Amino acid sequence: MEPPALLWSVDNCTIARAMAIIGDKWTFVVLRDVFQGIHRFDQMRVRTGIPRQVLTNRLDRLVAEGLLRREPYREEGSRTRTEYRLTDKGLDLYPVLVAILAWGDRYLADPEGSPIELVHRDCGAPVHAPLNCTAGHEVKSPREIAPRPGPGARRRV
Amino acid sequence: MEPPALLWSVDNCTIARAMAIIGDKWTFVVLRDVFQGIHRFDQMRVRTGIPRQVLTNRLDRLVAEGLLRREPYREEGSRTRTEYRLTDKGLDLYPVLVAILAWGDRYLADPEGSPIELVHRDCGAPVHAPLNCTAGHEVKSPREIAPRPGPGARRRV
DNA sequence: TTGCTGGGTCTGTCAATAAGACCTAGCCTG
DNA sequence: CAGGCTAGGTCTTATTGACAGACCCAGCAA
Repeated sequence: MEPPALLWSVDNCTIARAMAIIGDKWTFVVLRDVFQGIHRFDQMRVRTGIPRQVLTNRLDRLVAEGLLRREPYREEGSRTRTEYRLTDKGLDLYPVLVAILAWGDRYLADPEGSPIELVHRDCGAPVHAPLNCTAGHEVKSPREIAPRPGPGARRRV
Repeated sequence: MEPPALLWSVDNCTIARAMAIIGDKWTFVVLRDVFQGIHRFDQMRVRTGIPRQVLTNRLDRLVAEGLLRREPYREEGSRTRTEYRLTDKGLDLYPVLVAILAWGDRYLADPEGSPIELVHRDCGAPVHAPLNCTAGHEVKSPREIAPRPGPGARRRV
């Protein structure tokens, strides 16, 4: 019983392409901070504990990939410096962050619970990213989901 | 204007802990295949192009972390071999995969579109993971979301 | 002119990845 | 019962990346 997936090429797989950009230990830790309003090199460094050089590399890559942009700022009595802000492409990673946080909270949190909660600014209720289908059904288990070839699918050679 | 996030410790951050497990270039590529019904070493290797040793390491780690389990199987005329199957902890990463796929499809797909679609097995409609809050509101933009300290939050020293 | 500060670079060490050859347990066939 | 086949791995070597810590540097203020 050959799995049908074996018939299809994966060389244009968007998951693999995404992981080439965001697939490392630190990127989401950086994004977590930026999403939380931390935009400056040294603040990130202190919070995350990332080695300077690695943080420099990550920020450079995130800027090169268009997830962050550099923005000059000038504080009273200091010279102009740069801070890092999310682009739309970066902001659109928020659902991924929410999903990772949900998983981490479930399996990796201390007994007291998660140190971070994400709430809807207006109503104060927690935010989640539940699976559902566009027909409006709630998807209770991943087993209800079937993968199938999309418009960009190519047969394997 | 100090960002309030700076007051809080991040040493028990569940995002960082999650990234220590799943934060690398290959893990989600492996999980993608397992979710698609590919459970055997060589099939994964051919599809993903991962170097053998790295695939061995990843599978070992995923088993050690309890996301996959080894299952012996026996095919007609062959000796017993092992295949890799998702545990509940691994299955629960599905929403993360869905979110990554959505982002990748939006920003990284070829012009023809994504090679993979995930559909609801019963109704055939595409599956997504939209953000919403537990009060039932749809969250249209990440800007509507505010982070706040959770039950496990600790002040920085 | 000296010092402070944020955002870096330089250097050296060690761990992870990549590529490719080699190994091994058991089943089958000659 | 020798030899080949196969899935699921090791072994070796070269290259890249992570890490730690020292150092640098522009410009504002005292």
